[in-house]
Amino acid sequence: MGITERRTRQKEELRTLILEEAWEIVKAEGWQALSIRKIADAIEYSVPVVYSHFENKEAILMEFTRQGFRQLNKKLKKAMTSVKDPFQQVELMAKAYRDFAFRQKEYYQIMFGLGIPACDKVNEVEEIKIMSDMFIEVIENSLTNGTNKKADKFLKFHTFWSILHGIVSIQMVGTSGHSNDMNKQILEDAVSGFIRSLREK
Amino acid sequence: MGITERRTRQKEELRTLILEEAWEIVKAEGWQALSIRKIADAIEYSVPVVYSHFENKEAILMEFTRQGFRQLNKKLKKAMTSVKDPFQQVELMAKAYRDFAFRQKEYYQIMFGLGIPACDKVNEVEEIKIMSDMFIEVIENSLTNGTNKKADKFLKFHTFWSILHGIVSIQMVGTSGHSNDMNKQILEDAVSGFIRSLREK
DNA sequence: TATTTTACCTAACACTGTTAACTTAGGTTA
DNA sequence: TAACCTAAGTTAACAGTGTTAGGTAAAATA
Repeated sequence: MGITERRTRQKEELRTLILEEAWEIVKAEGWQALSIRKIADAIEYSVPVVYSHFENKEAILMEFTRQGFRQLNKKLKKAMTSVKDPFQQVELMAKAYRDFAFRQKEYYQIMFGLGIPACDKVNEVEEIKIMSDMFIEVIENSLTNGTNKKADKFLKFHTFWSILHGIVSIQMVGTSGHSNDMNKQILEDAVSGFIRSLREK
Repeated sequence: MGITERRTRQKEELRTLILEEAWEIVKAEGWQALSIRKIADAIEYSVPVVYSHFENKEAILMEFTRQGFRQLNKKLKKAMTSVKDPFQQVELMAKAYRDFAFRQKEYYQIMFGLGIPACDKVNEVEEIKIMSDMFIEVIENSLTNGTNKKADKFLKFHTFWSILHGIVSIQMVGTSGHSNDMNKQILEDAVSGFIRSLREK
């Protein structure tokens, strides 16, 4: 009875074809350009065929999210096993993480639902400059009050902002993750570390 | 000639009405539910009237982004002027930032294009657990190798992940912002601060 | 009063995700 | 072989989206 086996094999092949062609579209035109009709066109089948392999569009995106994390995990593992010192492991894994995010932008975007539209908002909204100026001012004052006088205030500002935004957005995406108390502790932990880096070198 | 003045005043009133009603929709149903037709319905005008006040939907979203930053800036300024010590200013501004993000979730989401769909992805994708486990392992090893033995490894992991994600996503949203070199420095700065917090208390 | 401007609406275009209903080809059974 | 059934694949629709062309009617100007 090789017939049913052939059929399930062909079904699987079509499933991977859908994902491959979808990925081609995303690479060429970005996530917002991905539509079921375009996928159907690319695989040379009608639209409902796509739905016979994936419940809905969300399921396709979810599949890419998973693929993304699998690839990221591979890179992290490689970084981790390349050295023995745990501090160095942390450092190399951080670099691997960043590396993955920028080499596989499309993956990282879908993994974290990152701003698909208007990607250069930060450069267009002048109100952001006001915020930056405020932060830079207090950071500058902190540096002159501490012993780390020659640190770059712009660098420190961006570090600070990144930390803040990271904490907020990770907590926002995974709402039910932890208690509100834990979330506040994470902020305090990160901020106290940052403030120390302002105070002393 | 009060006629043209009345007309421009009415135009402005309609503009703010559009924004108000749009905001009502967002608060009630979220960003993905906001459509021009719904806005037109709410203001009791036809669709093209909306377009006579805003070039396109993107322009409406941009207006909310600006509003968001203006409100955030107000809170930051308040935190900043409430104390004199610059280190304490940094700390209070961080808290004000987080506070704004969670009290005004809708604003923060549009300001940073934050994952509008599938908000609890983090909880559904099991691959994320694998990543967490790796990070937690090296963090645990780091803590036992250092002098900060009673630190919470879960807390430290979330702090670390938040820092990483913040750096990546801030840099991704504002692509043309800085040189690649500066971006790498930001990562190194933040990570070295974090590693120190693992090594010593 | 005639003309122009402005305000506004209807209706369309080109898309999107999703699904009901139909056809047709393949394999199974009598 | 003929009749049947199942599953693959189709067309065409529904309901929604952003956006805009073209027409109408009222109001302001000449």
